[in-house]
Amino acid sequence: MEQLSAVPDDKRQAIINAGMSVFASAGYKKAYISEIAARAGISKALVFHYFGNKKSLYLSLVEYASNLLLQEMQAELDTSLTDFFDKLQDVVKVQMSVLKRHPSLISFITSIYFEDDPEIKPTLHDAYLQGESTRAQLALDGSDSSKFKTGVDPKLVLEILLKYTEGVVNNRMGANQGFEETYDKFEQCMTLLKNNLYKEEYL
Amino acid sequence: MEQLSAVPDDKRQAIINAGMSVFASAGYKKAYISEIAARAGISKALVFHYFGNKKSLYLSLVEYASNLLLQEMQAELDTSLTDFFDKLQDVVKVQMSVLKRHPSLISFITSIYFEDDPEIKPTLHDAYLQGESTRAQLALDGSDSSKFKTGVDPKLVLEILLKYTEGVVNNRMGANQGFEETYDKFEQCMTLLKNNLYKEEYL
DNA sequence: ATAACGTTGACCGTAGCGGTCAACAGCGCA
DNA sequence: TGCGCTGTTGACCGCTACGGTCAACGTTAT
Repeated sequence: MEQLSAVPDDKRQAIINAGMSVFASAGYKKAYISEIAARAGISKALVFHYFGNKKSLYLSLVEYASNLLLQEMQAELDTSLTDFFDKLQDVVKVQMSVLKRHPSLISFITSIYFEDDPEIKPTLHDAYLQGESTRAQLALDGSDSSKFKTGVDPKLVLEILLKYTEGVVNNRMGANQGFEETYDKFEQCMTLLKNNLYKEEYL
Repeated sequence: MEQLSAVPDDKRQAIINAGMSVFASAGYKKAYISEIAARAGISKALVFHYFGNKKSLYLSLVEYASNLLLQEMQAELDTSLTDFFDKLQDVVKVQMSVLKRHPSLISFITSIYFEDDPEIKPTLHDAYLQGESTRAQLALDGSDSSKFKTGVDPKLVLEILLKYTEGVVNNRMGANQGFEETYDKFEQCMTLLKNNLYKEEYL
């Protein structure tokens, strides 16, 4: 009565989430299956039942995460935007939406890049290792920088906001505040910059 | 010929640096003495010779780090500054100077706060656990916000620059670029904001 | 009843952890 | 030249706890 039998897929998903989280923060070698199982609320044996062994679990997560991020981004990004701030806001909004639904996706993908364990590094296709560093282009490509006041370097503004979001993402492990607050604050910062860095005629 | 005998203190310092770095990124339990020794370029046995055991090494590092940060900050900070940006710039400059000489000091101190291993958490005086969160006050206390344009919230500006520096610090493990470049870019960002957020009469 | 499935606790072999210690290199001193 | 002394290490030890296995259990459907 306590609880009806959970569909296996629930457990699978729990393993995936816990796995990404643990692998991301500990690296391949120091990420223990027992830890993943505990965080997923299941037994260690079940992890092996679903994913065979540790290496295969890791590689499954790599593929899963890569596909997921790609498809989420493509599905949600609004490609019709041209304004610098509008584009950047869109990117961050989507990113935070992804972060909300898959809290450790991004940090896991980032961690893949730094992984150098001899057991899995050779089998990591380089294909997975690019993908990143596109955020900058995403925001800049095709956006017109003519709206900025003279003397304002758009690249510098981008730098500020990019580093800002980095600080936010990295700091979310502390879980000090909710997504809404965080995003609200980001929006405030952006409008502040927009109001003061754009020429008057574009406000 | 190869190399003259290094003064013991060199080795001690190497252990301290390696220790802070490894403890910071792995946490107490998963930080292995062998790893610390390897990164310090010495044998595992020497670590025990100098610091007794793992727990005592960790606690030594905690005390060392706390004292060092405090004294470096107090020694270098220019308390005569009053302007918002001047103060903030001073804080960041000192912080980066510390970061340069002790690359893992700050991340180690941060990590202490999150440590919850039952073996050492109880022995961690709460005294060490505050100390942080002072950066914000450091920059705001006693600085006049009257120079800002109306409608510009100084707290928001601080938020931007704080998150920015957070991103910088966290991202330095990638070691993409040197300190000078990083600091230069930070200065550029600050002057950009200052030029556009201050009333004209204060430029 | 029973077969099939999802799930687990107990177990195994072993890598590698914290910690110890005899021994060694190099240097000053006689 | 010999002789300690200091700084340093490789080899070693006991034991934890890791990755991985498996028989058995509870449920559910038939």
